[in-house]
Amino acid sequence: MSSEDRSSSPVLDPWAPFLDAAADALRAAAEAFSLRVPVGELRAQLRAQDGPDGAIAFPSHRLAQGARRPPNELATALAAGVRPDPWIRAAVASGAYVNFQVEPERFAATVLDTVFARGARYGEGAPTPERVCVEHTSANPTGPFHIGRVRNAIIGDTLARARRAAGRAVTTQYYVDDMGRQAAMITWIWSKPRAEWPEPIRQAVEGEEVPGEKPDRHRGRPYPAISAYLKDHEDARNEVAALVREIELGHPPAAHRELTQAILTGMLASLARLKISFDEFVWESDFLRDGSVERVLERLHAAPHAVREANGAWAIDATGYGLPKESNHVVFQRADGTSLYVSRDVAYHLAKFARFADVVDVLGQDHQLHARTLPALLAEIGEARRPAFVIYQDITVPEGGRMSTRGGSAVWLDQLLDEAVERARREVVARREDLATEDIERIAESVATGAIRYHVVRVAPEKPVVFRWEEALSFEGRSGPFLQYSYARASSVLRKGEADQGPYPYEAARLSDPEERALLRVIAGLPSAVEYAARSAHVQAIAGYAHDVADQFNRFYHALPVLKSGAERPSRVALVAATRQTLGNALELLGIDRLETM
RNA sequence: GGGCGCGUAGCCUAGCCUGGAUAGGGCACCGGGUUCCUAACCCGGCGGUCGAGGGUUCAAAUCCCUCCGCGCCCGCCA
Repeated sequence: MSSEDRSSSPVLDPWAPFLDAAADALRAAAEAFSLRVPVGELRAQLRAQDGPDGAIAFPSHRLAQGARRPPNELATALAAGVRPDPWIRAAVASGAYVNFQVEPERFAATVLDTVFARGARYGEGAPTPERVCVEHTSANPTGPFHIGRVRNAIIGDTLARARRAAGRAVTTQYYVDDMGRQAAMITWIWSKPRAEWPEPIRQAVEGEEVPGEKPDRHRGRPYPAISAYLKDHEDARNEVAALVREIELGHPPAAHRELTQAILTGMLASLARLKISFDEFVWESDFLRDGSVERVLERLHAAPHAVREANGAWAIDATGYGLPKESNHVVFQRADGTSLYVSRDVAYHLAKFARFADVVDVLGQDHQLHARTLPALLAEIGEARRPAFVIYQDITVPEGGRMSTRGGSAVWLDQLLDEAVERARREVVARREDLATEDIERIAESVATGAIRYHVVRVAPEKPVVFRWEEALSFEGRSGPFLQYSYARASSVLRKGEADQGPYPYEAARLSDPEERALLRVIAGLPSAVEYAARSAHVQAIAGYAHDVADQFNRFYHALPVLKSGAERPSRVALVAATRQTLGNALELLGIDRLETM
């Protein structure tokens, strides 16, 4: 493709034509020295926005090695050999680097045209037919959602959004574990009339209950007391055990599903406040009911390393699958014939593989051994496909240790949200006494949830996180509200300039200030940020990118007038509109509300 | 004991996949900025050589090895 053929309008990534042009120019310049290097290779080494004043940088070291010439000398020679190009203003050697300065007017036009043409879809990649499944959250429905699990939900939801934007056909799934002993305990107690509840459990609950409280809170209340009660009441233990067995055999009482569903509904209401929802819910017990667990067990019995134990239990000798030595004995079926979590999870994954080309599971680090055991069992039954895992570190409390419901260290998501809303409300009231009450409430809710989501995504999943209220609810600096504020500020400018709607005629030549050019470069980075986050699952990259946009917009805002400028006004208005669109799209990816005013 | 993850300024964090130009941000602290489009903002200053050591390389925060520290896991629980 020659440079002249490149058109600026239909691109998805504004940097693309400039990178292509620079790669072409490099290849041509290199050929002058009889250096034949594939354009793709050169293009891969180019780094957009890495050079001085945001130039495209090319480190010539690698090429210099092939050419057996000093890098600095080669860079100088290459820069001198770059022919004039409509996309590239100049190629300047600087040490071992060749810096390609983009043609600024063409760059401004390409960026703005792309943003305006794509609108809400700016940042998205080309659609691919590949169907992918992102399973995340999947918290046991036994009580309120606590913030130890919110990291899973936010990482998973953001990853799903990023992959969707990158063009993949994403389906999110919540795996509902209705088969555990915990779930059975809840069903056990609520199946009895209140009058028949053991005294200690009734006492623990009564007096605490609030009329009309959420179902997850309500149904989950007896849980800690049941836990304590079972320790020294064998009869009750036996009742629960009998219930567990009924559930495992595939015929749970009707109340079981209803209770689980009710608690799940309450949990989902909390998540909905964070804009987190799911395409599908997969119930663990369904795999028992439809016979797929049975089929998995049969295949495992016939597996190459299956072993039957004296008492009738079945296991896989997983030696050779790279598991820790002590974990090589993987029991997949109990002596009484019932299945275990791993074998049911094999059934679940076979179901996923049947529908999706790509399967991702977001799991807490406490599941890391499971994440290595599951592939071993899949291999044993001859299944070649594997899920990809995104494993995040748990959120701990400052006193040390994980968040636990029993120890009282758990903070429920609802509590966190309520506290955040309260703080946000105070902030809004202090700044905006002109607003109506319902507007204050709406803004406070958005600020609160935005702060929490940002606080969690901004950190790489594999980093351990200590929960501190002051940090989680920060509204300044690198925070969700800072992004929302910047968006509101851009909105306000457009509103006052009566430019809420396009079109936005501009003159590229007018956007020549360093702050304007810097802003254009940042805006141009959204498509690659999306692609990177989707591919690598480093969702924190979106958070970092959104901050970069807001940050540079604020610098521009303080440095230059928009509405009060002269001939530059339409062009600057266009730049603000493009910023607002880009920042808005990034906020959408992060699940943070866009606020027109705050 | 074994396995996995983490270790960047007083605190939090990006960068590590795909090694490359003086390691980006934020909080806190100090000093400035509001007759001007939202000060949840902006400008300046202070502060790090990327846990320690070794190796590979023209080049290492980034790759490899060893060690130290912290977290998690090692159930016929999920």
